[in-house]
Amino acid sequence: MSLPPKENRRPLTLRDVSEASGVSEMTVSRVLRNRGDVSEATREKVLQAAKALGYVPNKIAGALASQRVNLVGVVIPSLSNLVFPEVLSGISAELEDTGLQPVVGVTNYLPEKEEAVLYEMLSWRPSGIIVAGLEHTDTARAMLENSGIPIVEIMDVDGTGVDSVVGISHRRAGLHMAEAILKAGYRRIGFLGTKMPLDHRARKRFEGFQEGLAAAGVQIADTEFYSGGSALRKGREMTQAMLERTPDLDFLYYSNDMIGAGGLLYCQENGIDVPGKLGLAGFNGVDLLEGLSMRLATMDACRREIGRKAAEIIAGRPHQGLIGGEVIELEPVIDLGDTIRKT
Amino acid sequence: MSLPPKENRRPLTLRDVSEASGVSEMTVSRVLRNRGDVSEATREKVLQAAKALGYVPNKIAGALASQRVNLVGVVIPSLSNLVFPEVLSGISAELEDTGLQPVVGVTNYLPEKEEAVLYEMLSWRPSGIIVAGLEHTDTARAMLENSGIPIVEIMDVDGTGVDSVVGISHRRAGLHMAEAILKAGYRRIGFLGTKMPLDHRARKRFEGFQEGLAAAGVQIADTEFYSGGSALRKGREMTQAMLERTPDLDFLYYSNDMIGAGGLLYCQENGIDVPGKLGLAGFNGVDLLEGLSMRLATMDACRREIGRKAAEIIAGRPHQGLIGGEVIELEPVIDLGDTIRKT
DNA sequence: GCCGCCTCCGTTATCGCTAACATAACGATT
DNA sequence: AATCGTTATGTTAGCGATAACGGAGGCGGC
Repeated sequence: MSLPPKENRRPLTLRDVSEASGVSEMTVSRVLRNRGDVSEATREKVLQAAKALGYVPNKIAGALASQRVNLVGVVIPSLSNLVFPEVLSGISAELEDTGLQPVVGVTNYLPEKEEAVLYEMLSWRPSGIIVAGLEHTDTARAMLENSGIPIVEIMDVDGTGVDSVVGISHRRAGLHMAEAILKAGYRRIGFLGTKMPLDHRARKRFEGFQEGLAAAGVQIADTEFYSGGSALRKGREMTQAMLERTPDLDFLYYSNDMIGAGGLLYCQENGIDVPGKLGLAGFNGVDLLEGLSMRLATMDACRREIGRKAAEIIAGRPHQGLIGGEVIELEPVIDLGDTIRKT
Repeated sequence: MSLPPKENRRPLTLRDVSEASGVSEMTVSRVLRNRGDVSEATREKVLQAAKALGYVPNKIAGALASQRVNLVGVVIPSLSNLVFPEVLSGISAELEDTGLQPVVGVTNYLPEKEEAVLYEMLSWRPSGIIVAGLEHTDTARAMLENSGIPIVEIMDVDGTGVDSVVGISHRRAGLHMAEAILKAGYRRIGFLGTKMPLDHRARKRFEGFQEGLAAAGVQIADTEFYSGGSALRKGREMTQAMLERTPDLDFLYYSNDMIGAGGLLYCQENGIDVPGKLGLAGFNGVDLLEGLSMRLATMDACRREIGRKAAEIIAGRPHQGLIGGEVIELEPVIDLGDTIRKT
């Protein structure tokens, strides 16, 4: 089995394998895809030849010929947000033995970037697209609608989707947290969040939160927004700033757990009585933080579950008729942790 | 511009655009790729037709015909490790305007999974592969060698690579940390790390660390390994366990910053004098932790820089001759933070 | 007026594989 | 022995784009 010198070797094709094993290209193709009837004898022969040559099939040609691509596009705003890798992990797990493979694109929360990423992905004709959020440019939305493949918009259900939707209502999540806070007796409430106007889910939580307070005649007493930098430190800094500016606050609601944890650390170090004098809550339920001495109140965003369900829709679509348009709303559960006083 | 009903519409091709705009397919192709001479008039005409139809090029066909694929495979062990998203971000940034696009594959630290992921990726004939680590199965290594595309192995330079290599010496990183610790006067040293036998880089750091201690006649006094779970909490738990078992330790070296942070929190809460009575150090320099009240001693693993350089090699290869085989060793800098006493 | 040289655009032949159909070989069935 | 069904393999015709080359038309120089 002597291979030609590495330098001037042209790429291997099915033909090489077929010649090496004395059968037709079609038979080799069948063996390598485990499709159609092939006798055990030739199967062995072919596999051996393929291995000896080090042949790797060319999926580009295969996909073109079969009009089938085993890729699923996953478009998310960021990889550093912690939340998205978890969603991804749910997707991967569900796709594990379906033969489908996720391909990730990152948008940095920029609509135009999202549009570009979607264009690029669609040009590979994937079996489906999973995209975070319901807000897209008009062009992007049109592309998705015309693509002819299953689309699943994830994370958020407050709005209308292109096709299927899997997520939670961030508006109601904010609202429920407001209710829980009020129920615990807190009244002077501050909000700390990200400045990003393009994080629609954080915005919706904020709006729902305000709405929940308003229903009880309570208004947010102070707000503070940040952008960029280490979330933990920002949480610490913002907390300090807010407490100095508005010392009579009795609750701080953070738009994510990371800045909430920063705030918690600040309070602990400065001997502030949590949750007695000051209550705290975040959002997401990241288990990265499980190691803190006090468990921050939070709300699980069902991240893995969202990933799973979305992948399930894409993977299942070919089988169970191509109806599409499902909307799956998950219910985030509130976890009072140790930073909201029990009533 | 009336489109047929969405239901029974077959996928658009170049031909549709060419008919709609009254030129040949080739001309449309040229316009959409900005290649070759096309008059401004026809260019406009074609773009307008493409847009009106909502045409998205089929890169599968394009790639097959041109034998060029604008994808770069990136194979990493995990996305939850924090380190890898950062490497990825470096890669993305560098690839930004080269027309190349990263495609991520995750191996969960399993060699067989890595092999499978590489096989899958190579079957798409990417322009290059960036893969974490120097340790691969024989088959995987053979595939990479035979692929005929640029390969960059990243993170680690302690070993021999298939083609190019960009990383740091984890062995020397461990060794230097040992020296710094000894120099500060600590002698009773414990090591806390991950149990994963497949995290070769952690292992190499550990070995280098032991070597560094041994050079001064010091041996590790105690070790503790974990697997799975919240790193922060594990760090806390392991620290407690170790200090109870071996109370006379004066230094704890953690194999990553996250468990180190857990240990630091434990010490702070339990009134242990850091760095006076007990010194601490981690590894990686994750800025997620910047918000802690005390800065953990650590060593920057040059993650973004590694990503950048690797991407640079892949992107640059076509231009500057196809020599290949570069080895770029970056120098991690030690950051004593606040948890090693200054001499 | 002929030639050459642009500029712009079309024609033809792949790229490597697979769907769909065709065929061969062989035993079982009647 | 003719017929049929099965199983195992081969043949043909694309899939939708691009590379490479070719040709038409316009313009200037001699």
